Amino acid sequence: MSLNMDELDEVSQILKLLGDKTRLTMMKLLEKRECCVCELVEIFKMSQPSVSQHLRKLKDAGLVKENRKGQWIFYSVNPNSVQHELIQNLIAFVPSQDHQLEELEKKGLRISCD
Amino acid sequence: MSLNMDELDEVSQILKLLGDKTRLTMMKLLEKRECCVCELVEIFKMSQPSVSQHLRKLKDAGLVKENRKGQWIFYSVNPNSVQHELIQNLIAFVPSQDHQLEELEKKGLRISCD
DNA sequence: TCAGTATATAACTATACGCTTATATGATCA
DNA sequence: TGATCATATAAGCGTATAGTTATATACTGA
Repeated sequence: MSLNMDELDEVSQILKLLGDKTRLTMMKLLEKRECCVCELVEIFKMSQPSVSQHLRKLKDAGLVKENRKGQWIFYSVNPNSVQHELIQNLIAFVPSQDHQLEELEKKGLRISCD
Repeated sequence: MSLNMDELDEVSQILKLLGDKTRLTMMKLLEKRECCVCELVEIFKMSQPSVSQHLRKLKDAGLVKENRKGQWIFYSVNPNSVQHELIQNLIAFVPSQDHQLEELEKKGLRISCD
């Protein structure tokens, strides 16, 4: 998120970013647990570059953070973003996406580094 | 707002609509008090068709309602919209636009039908 | 160091969006 | 009824956006 933004710009930029169904769902997922790109590709049935580009927008705005573990990069909601309270508020209105994560597990496609 | 929309569609559509700075500001204003198109034209320094088109989008989604008074049509936030709680939540994060209304008064451009 | 896997970036395309100008519709009032 | 004011709609334009395929970068492990 740019430094010289007033609050109105901040809020509208966040809403614009999350006005996309894919990114909104991503945030709901990444609030629950961190995911790597390949997991999100599987969940969204979407090309890997497309997923990467969405993540980059979210990251550029400070909404998610990345955490490399070996060859994977795990993304999760950044709890230190500006307007984090707004974001949490929004996400609370998004239907749970837990079934997506459960299906990943079922297919044995969940990446774990523990 | 279309009838066969799931909750995720509803939420993302609202965020997309309010991801525009003009419409977001409009909602903040129209929550405070109803305004007619010509007042909004003055406030936003924008062409009348542009303002009308923004209002139509908000109205098509059920976010605002209209109220004709003589030759004017006054718009205000619709308290019976789907996801109204979400909308109120969002608007609470938008900086106050009261100064806009005060300036209208000062310029003698406020339309009153009482 | 090389092959394989994960992710990012570049380039392109089709569509959506916001704005403008021009015009149509609708209400008021003499 | 005709002039005027308020609002809506139509058409067109420039730009932004989300997706694709192709390619580059980066890490892992033999």
